[in-house]
Amino acid sequence: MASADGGPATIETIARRAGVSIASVSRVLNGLGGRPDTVRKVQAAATELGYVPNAMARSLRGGRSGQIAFAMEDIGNPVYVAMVRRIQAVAKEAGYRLLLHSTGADREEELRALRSLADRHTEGLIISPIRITRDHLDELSRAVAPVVVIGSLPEGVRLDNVRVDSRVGAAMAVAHLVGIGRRRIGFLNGPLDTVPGQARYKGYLDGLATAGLGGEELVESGQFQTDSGAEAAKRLLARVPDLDGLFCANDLIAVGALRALREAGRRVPDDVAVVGMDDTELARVTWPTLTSVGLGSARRGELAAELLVDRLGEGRDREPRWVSVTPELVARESTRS
Amino acid sequence: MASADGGPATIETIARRAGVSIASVSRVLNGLGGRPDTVRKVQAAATELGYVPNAMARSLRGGRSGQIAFAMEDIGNPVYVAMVRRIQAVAKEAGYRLLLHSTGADREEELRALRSLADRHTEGLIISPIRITRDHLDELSRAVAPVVVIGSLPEGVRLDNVRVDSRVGAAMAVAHLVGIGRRRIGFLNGPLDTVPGQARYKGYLDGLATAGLGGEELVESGQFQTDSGAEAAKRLLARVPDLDGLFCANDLIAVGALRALREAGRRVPDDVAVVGMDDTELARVTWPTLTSVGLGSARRGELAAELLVDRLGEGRDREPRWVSVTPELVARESTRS
DNA sequence: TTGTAAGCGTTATCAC
DNA sequence: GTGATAACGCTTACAA
Repeated sequence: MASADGGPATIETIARRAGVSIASVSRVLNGLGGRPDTVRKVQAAATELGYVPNAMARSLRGGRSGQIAFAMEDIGNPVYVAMVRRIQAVAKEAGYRLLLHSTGADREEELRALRSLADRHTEGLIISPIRITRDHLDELSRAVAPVVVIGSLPEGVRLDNVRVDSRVGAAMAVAHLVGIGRRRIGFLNGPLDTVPGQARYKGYLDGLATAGLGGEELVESGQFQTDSGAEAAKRLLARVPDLDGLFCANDLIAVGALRALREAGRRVPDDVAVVGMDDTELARVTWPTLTSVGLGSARRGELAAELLVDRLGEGRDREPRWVSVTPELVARESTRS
Repeated sequence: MASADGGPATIETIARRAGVSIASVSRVLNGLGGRPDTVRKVQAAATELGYVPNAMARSLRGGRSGQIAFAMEDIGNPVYVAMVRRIQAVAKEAGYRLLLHSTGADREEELRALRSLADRHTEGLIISPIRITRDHLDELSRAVAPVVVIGSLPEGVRLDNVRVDSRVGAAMAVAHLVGIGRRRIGFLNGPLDTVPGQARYKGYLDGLATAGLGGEELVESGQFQTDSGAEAAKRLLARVPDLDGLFCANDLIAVGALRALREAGRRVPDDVAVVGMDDTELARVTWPTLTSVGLGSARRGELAAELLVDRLGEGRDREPRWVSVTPELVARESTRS
């Protein structure tokens, strides 16, 4: 039962129909009372006309759009689905709608998402960039609306931030492999010029050093993706035939590695034990199931959402807060001796 | 270099700074010319103030927000990542930003997404509902902005629509299993009260009938999800110990079934051959890799986006268009004899 | 309780 | 070319 006459119903249409002023319509529609009679007439008219408030006009006036956004790198990476689920729950709870941007690891797209804060479509943004450039920091510092960053930020950046020490997590992975007797432990990394790529590489070295296995670095780098992981695994196997342990910088890479190992005729975990990172749903789906270092993605999403919601309300002027989450290794078949 | 004084810069701030009128500012900023001198002054002021147009005000006036949305059921289902990728590409090409809603199979959320069209945040919507209720159709018919539905619609609904005959696809799956000599062919379905659940069930029956295998229906239903698939597989195995073929209504279910079969000590494909549906990235990741009936999800996303973009521009008043995509079976290890 | 009117930041239509 | 000014749909003093 949409309005027949030109365009959707506005408060003015309703006002005419109900024989009251637009102010009364606005008040009734916002639950600010009025004479029972008035209320009834307005509500009737609104329903008949199928009225929906024009959110543009509303937020132009009041400054609220009721929307927050999450910008992730790749919608295809399951680590983000855990985050999104929790962010969405918290956002909904607080009365915000969640919009998702998939930036595709495209720096320009990320910057665009940041700048778009200024256009008032969203009141705040959670962003999880894998590279943090000078441009990012500039844009971040001039962002017009609150931003929460998931991921490690350089010292001194005054921004709400949820982090996890994936360097420690990587070292845990190596320690676990050492613990089951592996000595020739390789590492399949993502791009070295990313924040997680750096951290996980250092963690891998830490792990080797702790075990007294330093010296030779059995590392291949690629993208944080399955196919890239498979290729990297092939390269590493060719170079290091006696590999007996393999740490992968995320589960996607690990899945690719499992495929490559199978194709190369290596048994997992008997010949090569494998550890992934992120502990995504994928880890329970592969065969053998994948040991993986969880980085609390659901929890990080939740914390980030809470920080943002808080800053959008009560905590408008509080100091930036940095919270962190602890890595946790989940052992599964791929490292079972 | 954000404006120091209250709030972000507006055209008025710029006007004062440049010593011109707001009309001139607007013209310059929209590339409508002006005296070189004026242009220079305005641009300088805009840059210095870090001006970003207020999209709310702009679309309140002009009615364009430059955004379209895609509402999917579950961000965790990889069938949607293929869709999203293509939709995003087409949208970007046409100058739209893509917003994602994950409705969580929640009917209310879906309806909310539809209604939210009226609030002018998005100019159009692509929606892929798995249930189509009376309420959906009502809401769809009164939608204030263009909607494209991915999925089968009842006859007579006047809406742009991209479909795929998954009934035929399901029959193809059964035929394939029959073709490799399987006779006791089970079916793990999603909820029967969904559109895909219905279609795939009928296709399964078609396939059995064609092969002269009618009579007994070896069917278990659950959700379109991994864990649910694993449980359904267990139930079916308990009931039908001599099962030798298994068709799963989507890849998520199939992944769960593979796990259950492994735990039950059945070899795939030797003891039980398995076929999934949707041909998602998961199918290449499992072991054995999964034969799956592709439903052209990337292509469907692309077509839907093209329909929407067209209707938002040239095709404003054209007749609703129904386009369809053909299922295609991709054979992999899980049915290799 | 209700209505009038100002204002949110734009764009577009006028005169000048 | 440029500058007032109206309009988009809404919320909210303020006045009646």
